[in-house]
Amino acid sequence: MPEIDNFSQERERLKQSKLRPTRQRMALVRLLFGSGNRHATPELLYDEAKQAGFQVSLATIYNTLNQFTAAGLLRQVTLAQGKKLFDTNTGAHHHFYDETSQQLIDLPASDLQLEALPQAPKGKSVVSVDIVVRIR
Amino acid sequence: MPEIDNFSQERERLKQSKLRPTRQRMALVRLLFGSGNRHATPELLYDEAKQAGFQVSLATIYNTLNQFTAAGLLRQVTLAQGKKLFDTNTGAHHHFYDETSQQLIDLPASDLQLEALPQAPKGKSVVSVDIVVRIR
DNA sequence: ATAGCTGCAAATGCTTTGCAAGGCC
DNA sequence: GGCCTTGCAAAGCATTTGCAGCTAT
Repeated sequence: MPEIDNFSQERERLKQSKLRPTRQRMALVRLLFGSGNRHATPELLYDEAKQAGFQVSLATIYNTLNQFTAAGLLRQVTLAQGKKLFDTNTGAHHHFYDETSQQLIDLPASDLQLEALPQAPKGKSVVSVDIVVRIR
Repeated sequence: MPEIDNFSQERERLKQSKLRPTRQRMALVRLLFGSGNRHATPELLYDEAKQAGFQVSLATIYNTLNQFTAAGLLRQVTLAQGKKLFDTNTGAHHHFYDETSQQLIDLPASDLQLEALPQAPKGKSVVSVDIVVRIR
């Protein structure tokens, strides 16, 4: 039997990141982490929240996603186009980007190994390697 | 002895791309291709053109860079940030992105081999593989 | 009580576009 | 001459910010 919906999981996740469990943040946590890893744009979450009956302003979604990213809950994915995209999968992995559907698909890091990390210029160190495999 | 500066090389390159050799386009071709491969933002080219005594409006730079890209003279590099970046090197290669200086550095494709190309989802084919090695 | 959040609207910053004037073939 | 290009200013977008009012602890 299901528990009463008091957002206990969402509260817990926020508490661990030292963020106050407000109504808006709990709604976003549920949309983002409620069912496995996913990718989302602020605009998409805005529509989803509205449909799910959660009331959250777009500005708050932007601010919240940035906070979540700073807290390590999300990772920002870089795809140009001038739009922000957030990924709930913060572990090592890369992406397929389908140019036709404009969809981003996760690709386990194990499926795409580099033969060797390139040598960083002297005095510099490698922060990360981002790989996007564009498909059509 | 140097030839009279009639922009013959720039004209030639434009002619091959079926673009009319206007004053503005010749100036941009020279700035972009005058001395080896390079990366540039519209804003940077705007400043450079002004300093070099070429008069080109920013809107024209945007339009022209987009035309050059469509014509295959340039490649657009994807780095999020909401800014456009163009690369005169249209061949196979990847990039270092220095987060400190916000500079992009070319990385020959041969310096960074993938062990295997991942399998594209059925019905799809791989268009390109973009790799950005972030350094700091 | 009070430090932190939220929502709105306005502000930002980059890029594109409409259109009249000018340039190239 | 006629079509293409340019430049300006205005329009467009996505994202951020200022600030008054609300909320969690």
